[in-house]
Amino acid sequence: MNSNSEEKNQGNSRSLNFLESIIEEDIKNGKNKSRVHTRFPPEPNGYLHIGHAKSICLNFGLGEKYNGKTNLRFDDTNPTKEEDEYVHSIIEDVKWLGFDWEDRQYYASDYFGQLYEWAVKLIRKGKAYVEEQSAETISEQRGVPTRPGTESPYRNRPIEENLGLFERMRKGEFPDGSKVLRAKIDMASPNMHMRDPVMYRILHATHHRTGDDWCIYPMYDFAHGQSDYLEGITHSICTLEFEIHRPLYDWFLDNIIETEYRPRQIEFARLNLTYTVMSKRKLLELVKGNYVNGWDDPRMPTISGLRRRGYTPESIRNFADRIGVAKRDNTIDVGVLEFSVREHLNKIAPRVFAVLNPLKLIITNYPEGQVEELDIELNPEDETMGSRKVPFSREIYIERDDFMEDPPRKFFRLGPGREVRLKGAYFVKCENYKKDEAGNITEVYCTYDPETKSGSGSTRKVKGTLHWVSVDHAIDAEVRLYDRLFKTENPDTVDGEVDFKDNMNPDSLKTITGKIEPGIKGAKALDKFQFQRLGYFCVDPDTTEDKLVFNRTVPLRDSWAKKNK
RNA sequence: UGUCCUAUGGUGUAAAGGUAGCACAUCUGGUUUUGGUCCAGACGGUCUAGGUUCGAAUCCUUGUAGGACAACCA
Repeated sequence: MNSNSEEKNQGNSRSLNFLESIIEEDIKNGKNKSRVHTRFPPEPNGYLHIGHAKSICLNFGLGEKYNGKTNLRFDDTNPTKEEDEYVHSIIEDVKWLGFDWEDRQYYASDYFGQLYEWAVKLIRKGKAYVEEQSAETISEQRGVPTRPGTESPYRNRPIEENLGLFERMRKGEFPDGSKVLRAKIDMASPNMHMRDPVMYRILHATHHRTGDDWCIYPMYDFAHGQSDYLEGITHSICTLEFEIHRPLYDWFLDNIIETEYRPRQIEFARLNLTYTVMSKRKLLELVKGNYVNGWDDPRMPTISGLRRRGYTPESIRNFADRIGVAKRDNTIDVGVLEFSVREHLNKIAPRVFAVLNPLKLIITNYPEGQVEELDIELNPEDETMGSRKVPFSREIYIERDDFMEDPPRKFFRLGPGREVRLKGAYFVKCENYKKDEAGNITEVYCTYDPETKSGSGSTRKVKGTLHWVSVDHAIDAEVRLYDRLFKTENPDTVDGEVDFKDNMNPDSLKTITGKIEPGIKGAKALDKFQFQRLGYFCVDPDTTEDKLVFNRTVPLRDSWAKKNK
């Protein structure tokens, strides 16, 4: 899986991203014995999304590239928000993306015992104290970024007293919120996180793994760096908003450990996508409010949503590689994601005929009752995929958009007197058509030219080629046509009182019934196809034995539609 | 009126003091039994002002702009 880095290093360029530069520098200097060990540390309080995929690809990618390792670690220090369901979904998603953490699946909760001992150690060193004021008071005393805070009256409590109180906190003698353990650092620091941050809080809550063993839980800042340390992590890669936490990350380690080895926190800019919201909170809101049908709704930017939509792990990994990584805020055009999935599906998806908006076409000079089994390639991009048989007969469906009563000259499809090729079959020429009282075209009448059968060597040319499905052989399927969930490029933008949900696209899902060639029978959930000339489609898990359901992953590029916009 | 981070085509991302390149998007043209794919080409960029240097996207200073930080969340 090193092909990407090899590609990058081709020629004489050594194009490294800033993370790789740092790592190579560290390796060169023999830092941490030149080891590289990363980790992906999700909190199990929601489903993973495409932004996490970037982080996963980064962390595991770096591990692979530098012959190191990557751990999966659940950052589960807050029992009130974390659930087992999320742990399972995260495991499934990371695996599906194609990464392997072997036996290195850890939990911050694995370290609760060690963390507790280290907290005691800091108390003994006079670097931590038990606070008894309310959260509100602590917050007030912390000050604001531009003004220093004031010291807590409990700040200089004797060590023995702190030890006793902390012990009793652990034993469950105090109610939630009545006390916290704070690090004694600097109430005047311009960095708010250094103003005696909370290390432990009392939470009489059942933890998804440790049950009721604990009623005090460490805060993120008191857990993350030490967890990294315990796992031998060398490069602890996280997003930009933790930049300001780094001094604290280092402070705890410096005051707890004596070894030369030390993990290093490095921050990168998180992914933003146009027409997409990416915060867990907002995604949760969409799910809970039934704006979408669950975390894996194909319109969601979650990994599970993308999977159900028909994205492949390869396409997501290529996407992550393509967008790069840096420290400046960025918004990627969602078109890049779509390009990535088309790129992969074009190579692997078998082609199939499906008519989504059917118009009946009758070939008047084709014998009634006759059926030809035509042999049609499965993928022009990959001959080894071979071909399939498609039945052809006197009455077929074509796409309504492929016929115009009064077409412009550049319209390469069917119209009165015009001739087109039916892909894999014959040329047909439109002789007539029928309309209902409302003026809708109901049937098109054509004649075919038997000399023009595909593969017969006929040299006649025609400009347009249409896909089609035999009326008698067509299989009905439910087809879910998805469009972007939001109609504005940046749904998060708060113009006045606008809620992000007000920016939702009311037409993000259209469900129709399509006519598909009979060979589609037996398709299994998540099987992917190109509906020729339309787009890439994927079998939805809602499919049953007698009802096929497809999701449109992404339409094909359509320069004709674009020109006519 | 604090600290920290960031600034390269429309959007991303390279160039480690020496030809500003690549991808997506956009536009042309070619091939094509998918108006797809593929191929070829075009358009378009170093935030400002100084300084160092033979030479600055890169180093220094200044300004400007954007972002982060004031949960007992992560």
